[in-house]
Amino acid sequence: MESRALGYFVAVAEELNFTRAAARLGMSVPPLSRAIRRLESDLGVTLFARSPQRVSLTPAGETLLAEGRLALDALRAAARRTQRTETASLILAMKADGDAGLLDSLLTRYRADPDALPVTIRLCGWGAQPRLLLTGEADVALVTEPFDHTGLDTEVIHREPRVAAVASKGPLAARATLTPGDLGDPVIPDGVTDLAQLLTLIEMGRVRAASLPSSIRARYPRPGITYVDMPDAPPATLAIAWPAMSRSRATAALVRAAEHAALERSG
Amino acid sequence: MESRALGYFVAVAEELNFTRAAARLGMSVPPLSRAIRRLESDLGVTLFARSPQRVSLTPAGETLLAEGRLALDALRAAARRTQRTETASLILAMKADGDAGLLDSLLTRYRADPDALPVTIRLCGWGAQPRLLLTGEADVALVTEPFDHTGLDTEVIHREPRVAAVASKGPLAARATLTPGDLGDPVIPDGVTDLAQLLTLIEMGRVRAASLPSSIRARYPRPGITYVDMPDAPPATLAIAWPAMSRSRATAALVRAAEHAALERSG
DNA sequence: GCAGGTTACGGATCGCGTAAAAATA
DNA sequence: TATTTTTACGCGATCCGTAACCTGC
Repeated sequence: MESRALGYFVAVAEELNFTRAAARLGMSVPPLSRAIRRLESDLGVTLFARSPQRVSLTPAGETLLAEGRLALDALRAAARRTQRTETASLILAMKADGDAGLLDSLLTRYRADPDALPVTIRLCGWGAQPRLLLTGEADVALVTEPFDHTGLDTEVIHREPRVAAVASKGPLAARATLTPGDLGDPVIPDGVTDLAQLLTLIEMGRVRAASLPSSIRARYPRPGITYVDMPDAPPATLAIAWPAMSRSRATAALVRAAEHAALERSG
Repeated sequence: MESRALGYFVAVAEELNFTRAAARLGMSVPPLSRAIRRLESDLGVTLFARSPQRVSLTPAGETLLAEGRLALDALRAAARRTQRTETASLILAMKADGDAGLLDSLLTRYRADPDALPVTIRLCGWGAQPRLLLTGEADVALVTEPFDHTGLDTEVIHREPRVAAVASKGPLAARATLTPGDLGDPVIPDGVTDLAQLLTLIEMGRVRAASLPSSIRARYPRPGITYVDMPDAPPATLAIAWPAMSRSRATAALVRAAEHAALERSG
């Protein structure tokens, strides 16, 4: 199976439409159609149920979509890490302010390790870290639960209670405590990748509430936002994550540093 | 990066010789040489330090070898699992007699699970299980430590003391107990994939000793072999393993069954 | 008729093999 | 001189795009 054909397949499987997929791939429909047919014939399996009105995945197509994405990620990761070998640096992905104040002590400890490399911080949006790790764009990441663990190894380095951020003018602001059930469905609109943005939406009443680590309360004080304790909510856990398959010495050293920084903080 | 070029690269990196690699790939040397040069130019990185007398990997080549193997495995796994979707069965890889007697109760429990699929047992050689899982030729495996954990999730389901298998005529047979140090380097000749074969070699004196789970003592009684307790050796641990990335419901059910079977045995 | 996938065909690119060349010991 | 990698060159296969075709609403 050629990786090019697999890339085509994933595009079609995501769009469920040959025309849009071809546009996304920057090619015309016929070669795409033939490439998919050839892939099906090579594998000896039907991947799509086609009708002029509707393209859908067969069960075999479902598995190829899931497994194929992983394979393509691995391929991209191999290329990226190879290109970055020369520079010999470590990329740490995290959401802005997503370090629970541990970053400084973590980096200080890390630099003392003989295996340490220069560290580049890559700030990214909500939940973008797992993909950065899997595609080789980052080597380590700080992530908060919940996130997609597939293909990652993780180590919890910090836990803290949760608070609910609600609009000060809203009905929830008067409560002494809140439970996860009080918040309703935690729907975060697409395109929101920043905490300040989310808090603004809450002020505006566009989002009802958000459950956040309590350290946010001190870091983002706002008149329009009230933080309410959530004693019943599971604690917010911060973890350090890295690709399960490739733990370099430099990565291992950073994980060690994180563990020690966590111990110092908690103990 | 095309998967074909990556396959060529891995072949050359393993042979460290373009001529042999080309032979292994069933092609001639020039297109191979050009494919590698093109790969280097695409990545913008030198992968091999070449001289007519000696080809060696650069640091970038080292990372591409490690990461590239994983990517190619993922690709093969995607193809295999896709082809096997139609049959909807689960392949369990294990070494013959490598189940510590747990297999029956495991399968019985599994069949009771609503997520269960028909199970095919695939017997394989020493330590072949991890690769079968990573290339999609198997879905779950029973493995004994030590084995290569990369890319796998595992759960220990059984521990038992170790015994040393030594030649009855040899000097070690008279000892009441043995330590790991007494056994010397545990060198197993290539091509030995079977326990009976190994025991024969020990009888013949070709192999000095082997440290094995104690349940082997009852299963392979032989006049020429004496089993000696090893109270100081770490216990032999049997684990169930599956690909870290893709845990299907059927796989999860088998892992659950294994855990329950282990509890029943130990409790 | 129309939207969308598939075939048909011509041109360009890519990959491969044979043959010759360059490089190192 | 011998071994190994690299260039040179010609052929075939593959991939792509335009145009025509087929199918279900």
